[in-house]
Amino acid sequence: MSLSMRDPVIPGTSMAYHPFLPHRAPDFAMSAVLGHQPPFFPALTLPPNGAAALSLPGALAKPIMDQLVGAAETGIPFSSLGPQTHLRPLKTMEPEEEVEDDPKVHLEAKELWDQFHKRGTEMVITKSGRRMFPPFKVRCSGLDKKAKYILLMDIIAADDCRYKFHNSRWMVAGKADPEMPKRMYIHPDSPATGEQWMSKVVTFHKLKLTNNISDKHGFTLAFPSDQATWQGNYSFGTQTILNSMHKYQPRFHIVRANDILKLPYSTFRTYLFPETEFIAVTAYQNDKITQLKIDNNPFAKGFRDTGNGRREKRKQLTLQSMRVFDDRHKKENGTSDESSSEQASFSCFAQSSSPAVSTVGTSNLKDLCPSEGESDAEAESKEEHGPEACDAAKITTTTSEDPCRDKGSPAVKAHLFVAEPGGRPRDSGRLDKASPDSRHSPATISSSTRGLGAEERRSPGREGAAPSKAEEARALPGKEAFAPLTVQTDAAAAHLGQGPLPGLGFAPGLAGQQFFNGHPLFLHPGQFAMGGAFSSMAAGMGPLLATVSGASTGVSGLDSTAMASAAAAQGLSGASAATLPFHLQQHVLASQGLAMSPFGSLFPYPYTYMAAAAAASSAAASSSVHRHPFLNLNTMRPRLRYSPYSIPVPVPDSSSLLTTALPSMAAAPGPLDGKAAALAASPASVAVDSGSELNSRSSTLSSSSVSLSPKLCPEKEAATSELQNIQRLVSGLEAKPDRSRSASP
DNA sequence: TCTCTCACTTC
DNA sequence: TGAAGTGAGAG
Repeated sequence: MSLSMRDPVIPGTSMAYHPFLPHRAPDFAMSAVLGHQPPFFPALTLPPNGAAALSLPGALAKPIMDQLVGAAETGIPFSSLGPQTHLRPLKTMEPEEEVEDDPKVHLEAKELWDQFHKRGTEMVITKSGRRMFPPFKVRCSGLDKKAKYILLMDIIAADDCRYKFHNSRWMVAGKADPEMPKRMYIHPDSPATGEQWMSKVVTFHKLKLTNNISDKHGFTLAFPSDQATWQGNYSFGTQTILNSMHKYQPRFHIVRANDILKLPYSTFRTYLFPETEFIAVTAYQNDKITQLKIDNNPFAKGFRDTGNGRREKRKQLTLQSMRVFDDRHKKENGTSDESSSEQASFSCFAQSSSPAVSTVGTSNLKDLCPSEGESDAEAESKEEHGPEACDAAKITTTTSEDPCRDKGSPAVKAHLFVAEPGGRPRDSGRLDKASPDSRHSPATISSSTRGLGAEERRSPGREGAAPSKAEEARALPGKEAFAPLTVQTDAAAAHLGQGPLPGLGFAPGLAGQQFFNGHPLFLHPGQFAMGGAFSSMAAGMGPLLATVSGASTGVSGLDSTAMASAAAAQGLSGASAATLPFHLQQHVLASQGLAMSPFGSLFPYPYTYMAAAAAASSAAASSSVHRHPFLNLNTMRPRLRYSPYSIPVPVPDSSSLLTTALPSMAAAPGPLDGKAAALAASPASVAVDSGSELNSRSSTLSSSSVSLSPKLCPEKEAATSELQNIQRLVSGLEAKPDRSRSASP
């Protein structure tokens, strides 16, 4: 009954790229193709208590939530907006005419990031949430000044490994733990016009990292199930849940849409900056990183050597005691030991910036780090020889047993990839479609760092050229392998994933689960200006609001069965489950998903977007390749845009809502096919220059959605109209935006 | 490894 | 002024 089995636009595609799947970041080498990487797409998880959001600025973001709140306040329980409830799409939700834009993004404070990256960036995660430092900031250009955009950020696992800091370096310590529910963070100023975004540095410093799985700083919303391209739950939040000792890669997304509800139908342009990868820790492991943080983070000023902070005092005390000690033993030992516990630099990360891999992106730690079995001496030697030595070592150590290493270094992966001649149609499709678009290619992204942010400016490259006193005193001579970062060319630095992230095909069953386990969307608190509204909303939205308790709830609620079926439905046939990437398999096996029940066509949108989305997903399709999809990124077309929400997934039979909500879908296993032809010629499909196969699939997808088009539901239109009116009222009362906060250069 | 408290900082 | 963001360090 579901579209499932036959429908998948691209076999395995939606599964592989579904945003909510616990997918991993592609290797840097492939990151250039990030465009194919699906952003997690959202599943909104409403915070149990919206109060916290009330004080947030982000007036611009308010409209987004207002829309949701407005709907909730209309008194029309979303849960009642089933198939029988006819809503008319809000005018503002209608897709805008596509206007050419050529988004370019460049990472701010790149030098600072490079400094951290060379040493193996560590980000502390705490139960209450810790901010990232350096803060993730980007500058955008090439946007359509008039058009509105929603900017988002999420953090994905960089690989399938768990790490440990051993002998002054990060080493693979085994397979990664199950991924935490992911969320996507929406910049509080979203949506804003291109002009507004381009006029300032976009900063995501409010996003917090936590290891608290029961974190409540998120909320999930379920979207209508009758939307072929987007169904299920979307998680948003202000905190992202990470696993300690795991490596992550932040991603930045630009979505041309004027409200959050359009996200499912919009194209995601994804940008990945390898130098921003980091390992989550509950306590700093590498003293070098600690020192860098202290030297650059204003809030850690108290720990700096200079000044009269606690650190200074403590240091003085320590020195005093040490002097006494030294005086007592100096005569005996002859010299004092300068080498302290200060660890050597992080060769692994440093290597990732090595020239060898910079052209295609940085390598992963797993590729660079010596395996556990490697002798310490060897490791030391590498460090002493700097990056070059590391690179060499890296190349020669690709055969380790490490779970992560077997994936190979970028070079290795590339090799494997190439060696797979057309082995995978899906891959080829994506690759083919990934024709180079200089405009969007990483290379086109300006690598220059505009200058450090206020925080970074305080003491930016302090360590690069002149190590701090503390470092000098503590560092082991010759251990630091800070080779000059070779750079990340912009190309390497900003892997643009132009395309959007495929993946988001929210199929009811699949979608719901994926969202929970995968990547929910994070909404900035500012966007939750609904206070108690959320509660009522939650209560009234019913199915729409799948979860209110946070990601954990969502996760637990998922049904693995649904997942499996969804996977099957997704056309994994093209790629057997056995070929699924680690995270996928893991997900399939361990997922607990609850098929969120989508309900009627609450927000019927034109499906022209969907075709693109489908194409995107198809491009990203091959799950087996998702990790290195980018080898051919260079060939990707710039203009190629993918919608994150690729495939409409069949709704599990178990979902009563679904059945009612998706009459056409449920009834027809293959109604899509029939409509596919018609859609094939749609603008959307045309927009996607990917292979014909992809297009056709996309078309198919689109067709399905077409069949579900709201146009046919006058009642829904009326209901929507009412919601719209409420929204207008709410909007009219909006406070002036306070947008300076988050985007100050 | 992780959690919590502390002194210190920014805003 | 006080909320919130820091790493240190004890447990």
